[in-house]
Amino acid sequence: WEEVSYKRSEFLTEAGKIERYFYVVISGVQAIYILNQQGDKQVIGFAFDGSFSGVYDSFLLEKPSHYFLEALTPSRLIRMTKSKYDSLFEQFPEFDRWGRLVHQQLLLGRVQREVELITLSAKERYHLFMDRCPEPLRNIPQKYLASYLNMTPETFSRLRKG
Amino acid sequence: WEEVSYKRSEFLTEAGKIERYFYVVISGVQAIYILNQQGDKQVIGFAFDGSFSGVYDSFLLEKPSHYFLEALTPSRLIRMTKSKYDSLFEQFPEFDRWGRLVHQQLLLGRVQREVELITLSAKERYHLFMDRCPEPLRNIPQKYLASYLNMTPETFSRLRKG
DNA sequence: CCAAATTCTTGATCTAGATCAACGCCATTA
DNA sequence: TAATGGCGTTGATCTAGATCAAGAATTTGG
Repeated sequence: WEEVSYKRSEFLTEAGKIERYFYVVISGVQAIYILNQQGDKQVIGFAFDGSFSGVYDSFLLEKPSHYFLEALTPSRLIRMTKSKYDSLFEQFPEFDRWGRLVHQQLLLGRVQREVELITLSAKERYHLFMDRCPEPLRNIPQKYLASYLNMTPETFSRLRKG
Repeated sequence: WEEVSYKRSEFLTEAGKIERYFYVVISGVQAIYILNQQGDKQVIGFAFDGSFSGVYDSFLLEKPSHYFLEALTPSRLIRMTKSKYDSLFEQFPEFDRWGRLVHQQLLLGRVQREVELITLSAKERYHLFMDRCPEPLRNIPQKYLASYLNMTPETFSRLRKG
């Protein structure tokens, strides 16, 4: 593991580049997003203390991604290259068990989010999210939360009120 | 493995029940969906020849699910109980490698779909889907495709025209 | 092969949430 | 501490796609 730091609004990865690392967050918050056709950020997810970080599809497939990974607050992370990651599984096959279960969890979480995005109204998504909003996300600009919930900052602001 | 058959519009699993099986489809098409607050079907995914089937979160967590799994065409599948599934990994740890990679793929696929759902217009989703629509899905009622693409059958029909 | 039930289509209308615009308020850096 | 640029709020307006309705076409089970 190698330790790295990023300042607020620095990029860990940008669209068009290949993600070379798998990260674990020590402190700070990062957002993964893509730019849509109109050029504004569409947040897909966040990473913060204790969670994994990195542009995962690009890392695994070793292909350029469409994602940006940006530090929203000053961040410290540890990271590992793809070859280290691969050799981990080669050398210690018992890690596959862990990998299987972790991916299982991530999969179920993503399906959960998908269901919430397509079945709930903006208001419902807002309340559901705010009820279980992790502490580190309470201090980032609201526009990122709005984007993650697939609504505009204006809508988010209005829901906040009423 | 045990072989089972379902007629058109029979349920493999219903909301409120625990999914006891992990399936592989021999032939036929199934849809996984939930009923939203207004009581209409929200299709989350399809299974067909060669793919896995089953309500996966319920199966893994052994908890009642909110999903329905319905045969859209007469279907033949093979299935395995949770205890068989578990013992497979216990007895043959080399399956964990396979499991890890399969879950990885499923995860990337789900994220891909999520991105498409939130960044593309109905028209774009329609065309993207139709361009790569797997053969078995060409013969199921369009309303299921519409729902999967998160639009009404009316919208789907209009896009089909123009 | 026919009757009943689904599914598909088409048009008219409606609405949640987006977009546009303008202003006030913090925060950051010099 | 002043200036500057992002952020949040609020109001007015707009629009993609939903909803409602009703007829036509297709399935399908008996």
